[in-house]
Amino acid sequence: MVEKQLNLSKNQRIIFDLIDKSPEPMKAYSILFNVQKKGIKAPLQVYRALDKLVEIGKIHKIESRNAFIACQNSSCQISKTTAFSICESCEKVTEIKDNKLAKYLTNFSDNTGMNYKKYNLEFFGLCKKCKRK
Amino acid sequence: MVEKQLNLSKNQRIIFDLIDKSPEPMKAYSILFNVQKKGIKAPLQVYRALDKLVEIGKIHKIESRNAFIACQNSSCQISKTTAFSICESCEKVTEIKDNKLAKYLTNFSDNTGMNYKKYNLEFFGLCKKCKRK
DNA sequence: TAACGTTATGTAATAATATAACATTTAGAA
DNA sequence: TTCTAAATGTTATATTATTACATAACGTTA
Repeated sequence: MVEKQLNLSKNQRIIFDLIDKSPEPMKAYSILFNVQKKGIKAPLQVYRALDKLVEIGKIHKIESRNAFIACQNSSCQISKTTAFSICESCEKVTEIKDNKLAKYLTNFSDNTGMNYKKYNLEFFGLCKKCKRK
Repeated sequence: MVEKQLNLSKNQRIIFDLIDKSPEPMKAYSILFNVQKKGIKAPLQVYRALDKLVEIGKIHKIESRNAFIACQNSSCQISKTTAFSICESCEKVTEIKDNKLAKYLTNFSDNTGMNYKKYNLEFFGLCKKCKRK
């Protein structure tokens, strides 16, 4: 398996590294703030890098939070099928890697007989830590 | 089964009726534009009604589109478990009502053994019409 | 290496989505 | 009827995202 990280552009690299280091999903303007010292000054520069990183599957957008996390799936190429668990208390987000779930959803066909190659699933609840409180 | 539609407030009723009549998901500011003649003048009035309508399950938010549709499930009360199919060409959105799917997801437990009472699933693809083109 | 097309970058302006804060009114329950 | 919770009205502002246009870097292939 070849990790094709080499060909990220300068801005893409900077922004990916930041997101990848973050323990929690990052929002676009928080990213912007954090990379200003590296010369990335405008929202559009951030959004362009984010778009590309999402497109190539290096990061995912958490739609319900308008935030971005690095793909946790090291073998993830172009990931069109995503699932996350989101803690409604501490906002911790974890990518769910579950082959059975993925298979189930990929094979799912609705009442019109239609299938989907792409989906996004967000589960909500309390993480173990928050449950204990 | 009692339809409890009676106790929507004035603004909630106006906005729900508009969304319910719309063949496609509606965005907040498009809603605002459409209800200005009825005296709803400010974004906040719209967002407050939307929040409430989502809370009581009369409408759902399509997170990937920042848009709202009326719940298609007539028996839907407080719907915390939602699934949609979204056409990436014409943007048609359909609520998926599939007991097996709902059961599968409600019973799903991740590798930490955690379950979730709430989820949102968005499938993407081409609807039958768009596929033909 | 020169010329070309594609991808990425820089910059300014602005559009689109959503919330904070505060005052007032309405609807229901006690 | 009095009290409380929910809803409304209004202004201002915060947050998220895109349009438009100019320039630069990269990779191919002739």
